[in-house]
Amino acid sequence: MHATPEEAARELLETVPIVTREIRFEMRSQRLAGLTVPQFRALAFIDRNSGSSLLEVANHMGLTPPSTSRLVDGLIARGMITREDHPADRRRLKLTVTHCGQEILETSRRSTLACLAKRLSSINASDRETIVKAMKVLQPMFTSDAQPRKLMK
Amino acid sequence: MHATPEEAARELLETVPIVTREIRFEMRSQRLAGLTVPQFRALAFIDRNSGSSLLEVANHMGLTPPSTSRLVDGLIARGMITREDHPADRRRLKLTVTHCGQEILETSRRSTLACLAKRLSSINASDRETIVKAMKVLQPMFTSDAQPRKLMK
DNA sequence: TATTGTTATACTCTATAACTATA
DNA sequence: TATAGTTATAGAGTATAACAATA
Repeated sequence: MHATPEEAARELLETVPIVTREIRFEMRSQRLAGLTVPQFRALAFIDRNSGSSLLEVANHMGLTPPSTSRLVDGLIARGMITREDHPADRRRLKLTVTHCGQEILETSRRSTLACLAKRLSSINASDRETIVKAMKVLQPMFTSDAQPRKLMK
Repeated sequence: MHATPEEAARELLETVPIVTREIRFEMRSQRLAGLTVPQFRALAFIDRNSGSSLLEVANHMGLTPPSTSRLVDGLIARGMITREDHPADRRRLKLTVTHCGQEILETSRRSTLACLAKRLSSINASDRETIVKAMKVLQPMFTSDAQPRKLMK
């Protein structure tokens, strides 16, 4: 069995957006928690990297600084993170997940995982293994610690 | 080798959003063509199902009718599809991809596939085969011909 | 009355351009 | 001057609620 790059590309392009929709919908549909995918990703990153600056978040997410600033505004407005000045360099921010933010993150993660796991329980373990393997191949291929990727018009 | 549903879910949740970002960025960065992922999907659907109604598009995409109406507005504004009344039932629309729309669709598809294929050419054929298999397992799992999925607040 | 679609409204995501504040 | 971040502005994605037109 072999697959050409073109064949694999076609399959990715057809399937990935569909799975994304499901993840997005499940995240948003949790009353109270209700995070969007970017909010979830930013919150998870700041949780793992407490005290991050705005640009660190932006680089991780592959977003521009203004987009990230907005995203962060939303998380602060909802009480999930705090924004302080960095003591050593007052230009930088020190972003921290609040207790409330951690709870929302955990709730959101658990219920999104549960939703996916439920779907995944309907197939056999070797197909699941195939999925796991595929994700492990894909992950590093698309994680170039995301350039801000300017669209330059 | 076996994988639990939870394990597979974690991998999906970690990797799928990253791949999505890449697809989205590549589509948008094509000057002129520059379709978003939903625009691309809608255009591709209408191309395959010429004369579709708005609700048929909405169901396929898993969107509400108003969201779909907006999406369609954008495609019409850019001359990629036409909107006519259905002769037999004047409530329904008859959506059709224009010649220009077909060209844009093809251009967009080709260059997005090329971008993905380029990345995928850096790994070996058996890893690509794993990806293809995984996508083929995932696709039907997440294609329930998408309910409009109301968020009901 | 049920079905098809649109308009009004509101958020979020995302970008570029122009700005402020600190180093 | 270079770096970190924000504000202004804009277009797309998406939803709910309320509506109009047709069957």
